[in-house]
Amino acid sequence: MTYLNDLNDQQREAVLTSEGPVLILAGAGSGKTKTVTQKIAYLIQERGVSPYHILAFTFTNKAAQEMKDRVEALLGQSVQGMWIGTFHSICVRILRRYHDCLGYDGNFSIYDRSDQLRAVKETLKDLNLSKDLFKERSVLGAIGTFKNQGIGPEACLDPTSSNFYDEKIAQIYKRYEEKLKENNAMDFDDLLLKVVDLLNREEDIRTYYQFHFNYFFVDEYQDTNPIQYQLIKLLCPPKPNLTVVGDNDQSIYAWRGADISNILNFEKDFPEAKVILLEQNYRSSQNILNLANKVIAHNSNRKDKKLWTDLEEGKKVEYREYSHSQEENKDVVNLIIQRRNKGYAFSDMAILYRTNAQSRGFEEYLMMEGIPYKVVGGLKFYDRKEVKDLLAYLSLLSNGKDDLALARIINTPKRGIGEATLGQVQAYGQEIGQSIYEVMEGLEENDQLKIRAQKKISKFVDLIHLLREKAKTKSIPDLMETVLFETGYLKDLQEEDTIESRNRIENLEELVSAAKTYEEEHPEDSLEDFLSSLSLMSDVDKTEDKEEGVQLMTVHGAKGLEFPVVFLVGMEERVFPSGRSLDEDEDNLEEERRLCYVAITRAKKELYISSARNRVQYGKTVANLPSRFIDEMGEDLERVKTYSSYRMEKSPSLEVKSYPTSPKVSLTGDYKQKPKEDPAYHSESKKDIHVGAKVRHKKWGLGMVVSLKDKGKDQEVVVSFEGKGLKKLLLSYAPLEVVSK
DNA sequence: GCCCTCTTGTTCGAT
DNA sequence: ACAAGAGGGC
Repeated sequence: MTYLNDLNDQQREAVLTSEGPVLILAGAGSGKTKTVTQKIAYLIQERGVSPYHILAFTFTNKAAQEMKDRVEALLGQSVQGMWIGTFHSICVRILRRYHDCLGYDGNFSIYDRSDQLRAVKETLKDLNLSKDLFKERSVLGAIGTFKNQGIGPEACLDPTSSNFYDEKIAQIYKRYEEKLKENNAMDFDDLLLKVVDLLNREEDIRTYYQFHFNYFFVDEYQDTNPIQYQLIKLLCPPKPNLTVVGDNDQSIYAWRGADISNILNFEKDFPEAKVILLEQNYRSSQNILNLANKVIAHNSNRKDKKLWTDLEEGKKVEYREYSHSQEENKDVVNLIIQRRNKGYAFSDMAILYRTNAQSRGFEEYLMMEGIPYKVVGGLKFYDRKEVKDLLAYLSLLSNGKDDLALARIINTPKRGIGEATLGQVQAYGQEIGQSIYEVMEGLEENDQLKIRAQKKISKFVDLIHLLREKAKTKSIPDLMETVLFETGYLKDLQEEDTIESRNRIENLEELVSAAKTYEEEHPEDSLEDFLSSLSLMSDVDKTEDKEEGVQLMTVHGAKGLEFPVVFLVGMEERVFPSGRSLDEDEDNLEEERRLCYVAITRAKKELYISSARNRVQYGKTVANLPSRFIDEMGEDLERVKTYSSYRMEKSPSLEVKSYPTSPKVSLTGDYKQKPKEDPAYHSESKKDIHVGAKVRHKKWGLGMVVSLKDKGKDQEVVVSFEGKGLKKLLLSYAPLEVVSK
């Protein structure tokens, strides 16, 4: 194997240690993927291992694809049959095969976060719990935490120290699980949980897989959670040929249950484990690495590890402080143009930020300059209403028990079947153990349930029947078009004929063509396969890399990627590190610091860091100090004066006030105007309004003013009307006249 | 049941 | 700033 010569000593050792457990502690840019792919190629070519017996977990589908491609390139042959994918997609594969043992149908739906929130919401309604007391998000967070640790609804309550809230959470968890089961649906966590459950319970299946797979790989091991760890343990025989790769300094998913002790305890879990350290970095210049090392050294809970490189020192990392985020937006775009003129392609550059909402300002200026760019994640295509609607139709066609999907589209387009009707049917279905759609199907022959909208429901059932028939013969993209046509969905949008509706039609067309592409690539796959692969795609998976353009993404999204030029923006206290991490404990801050380390180590040649004193957030301007991470970088940072930093030095207090806070750019050219106040409403008599005054309202008749208070430019007046009760009105708009003082 | 308007929460990150 | 949800009128 001549290619082994490309490897350094540690990498080669990792490749050649083919038997037994191996932990590869791989620093950022240390050739981790290269090592793993060479190891797989080595196993197949030199050790005669069949790809069928290799199981590899990656973090994204894209990473899986890349690994597969690289192995094939090394071998010059296809490695079809190798099990490589994310934890979730591999679990789906197992579940589609053994769903029977879990009491699920093979066409189960997969619920994403927004589906989960809807399910929690319904659960709260079922249990009659106030959603002021039980916030959907925190309930879901609690359930997720249990699931990530493999704790079921029965086990989640500690009987010795439970309180009202914990008991209710346990109840909600239980009902939520039942609901998903009734809908023949699983959420993301379930995909792992159910497989663990299956393997725990069914010895045959466990033994089958333990014998089937001989070599195991886990990428990004520092980000595995307890349930993933259990899964690995269950699939592996006692002395596994298990190679895990990770970097404890890049653990950035504690918030979704990742347990850093998985990597720290690997040697304890597998006593014969060999640990190999990859510290030589092939990606970044020395200056960039120094900065990364310096920042991460401030963390206490870590294994010391220092990246070094043979590469040149490179350009110093630059830091710019702006007075306002808009200025940052603009200047970064200027820098991008400069870099481009120096010979970098736009696609060589990336803007990395802490939160998705920060992309907007950069997009505006990029667009203005006509620079191609791509936003990874954020406002997601697959989260758009019309996309979710069409997919909900497909889910319902595939899985008739999916009440959530049905509820989404039963009245879209309008069919005159509203909430009341739906509630009736659902309640009845609950009683007799049927899904909403099943009840609807049998409604005409049903004497017990009388529903006013029965005719409308029958029409809907006929429609679904028709579509199901078509689904049998048509390809997925054809089926989509049929759904859009037969339901009248497309017609409604066409008739609406607004900028928005045209946009929605375009999105639907894009979805149809995505289905076409999928079908070409996976000609054998069913509708269920298509739907699940859509739900399991990560943001990075969804972006095609062939297009040219500046990449915009969160630091989380940039994990595992690299760019010649990186702009790390918004380095401010309460932005990065995030406000919430500062309000909580030290562990959170350390995770933010690791995140910062990840961001820095994405850069190969040039890194530009920036912060803004003032930033528009939630629609208003807030002031923040530069991030503590900037201080921690110290001398290694070259502080470049900006126009505003120069001004700030001179008169910092003035500057904050003088910068215009109103957005000056509008890309559509349609500047929003505040509605002008109509002077006609300011009749003379209104000036006499005071608490206690008798007034007459056009609609409500006579009443008395109870209170009066300023609200912006307007005044809010509360009037008690005879027989009608209290009404809150805005003085300038309400058709009121004073009857007597 | 539908539509309009006002309120509320979002923005920490994501399979 | 913006979207989704709630609430009330029709």
